[in-house]
Amino acid sequence: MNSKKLAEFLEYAASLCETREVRLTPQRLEVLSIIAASGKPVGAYEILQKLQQERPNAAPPTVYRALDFLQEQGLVHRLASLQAYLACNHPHDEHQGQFLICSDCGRVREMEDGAIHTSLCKAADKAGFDMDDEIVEILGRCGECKRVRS
Amino acid sequence: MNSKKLAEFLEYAASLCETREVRLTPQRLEVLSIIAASGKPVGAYEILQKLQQERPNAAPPTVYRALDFLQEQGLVHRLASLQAYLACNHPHDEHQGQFLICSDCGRVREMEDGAIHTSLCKAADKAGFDMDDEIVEILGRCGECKRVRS
DNA sequence: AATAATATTGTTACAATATAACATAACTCT
DNA sequence: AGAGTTATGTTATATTGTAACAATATTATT
Repeated sequence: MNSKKLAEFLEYAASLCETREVRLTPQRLEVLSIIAASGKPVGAYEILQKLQQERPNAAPPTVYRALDFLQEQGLVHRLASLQAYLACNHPHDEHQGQFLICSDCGRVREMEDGAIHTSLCKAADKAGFDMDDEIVEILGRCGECKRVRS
Repeated sequence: MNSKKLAEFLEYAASLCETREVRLTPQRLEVLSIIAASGKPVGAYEILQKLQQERPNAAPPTVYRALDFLQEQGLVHRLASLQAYLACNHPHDEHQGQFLICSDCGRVREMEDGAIHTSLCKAADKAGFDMDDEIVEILGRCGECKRVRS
């Protein structure tokens, strides 16, 4: 994410939290900024290292608490297959997204594909299952890597 | 899994490995048996504890190596959202399955839903993405828990 | 059968991810 | 100003997973 988009995103996040009357504190904002700036999934301890450049006394709970908050607000997703965190493209309420994870460049594209969601709902329904959360992560090779790296 | 189904499953696994000319060694079989017998996702260190009842000198690599083998053979799946392992319903080659994970009773149902797979392929394709693996885990409440626990 | 090559297991140590528990500080509301 | 709630500081530890290298067992080759 370039610095202009980053600034926009952070501002959007701030206004979103204001609307919801939840507190995007400086620490939470910093963590969000670190994740968004990287443009890729980031591990919690990688976030911690960067955060410690500003706040030398930051510790694992500092990061994990901020991550909890940001995930609740839909501003950040956790990628279960990578154990890493990613800023959200479209952080409106209630959504989880589906992810295309490139094993080559490490970048991730978030989708919100209605057909996928529908097929999941139908399958769950057929099994008499009440769906709370859905985790969809597709691993492979992105278009750019296919072009660039042979 | 009851003991009859368990025995059938283990025998099937043995014949499968024989056909493929890979070695389902006693250790690997024990690990598979522990997972299958539990009928639910099991953590690696839970497997280790049970394995140590038979083999007191088993260590983490003992378990993880067996798990690697069993996953390669499609006899066991790893559930990324739980960091746990589950015996496979239908261990033919080349499949990954989709999982309905009940947050209430902890049981998991594996599906192989063509519509889900198709929707994933289409979405990936539309994004110019070459799919290698798919991870689909649905968290919620199973039919039985809905009935039994109000 | 003896040897070489490969695959599996033993063993120790450690890395990476995440949480528990309790103290302190800050904010919010009356 | 004080009580209640939310957020942070801090230390220690739990959980999950791997690296690295030695020893053993299996398979293939001569």
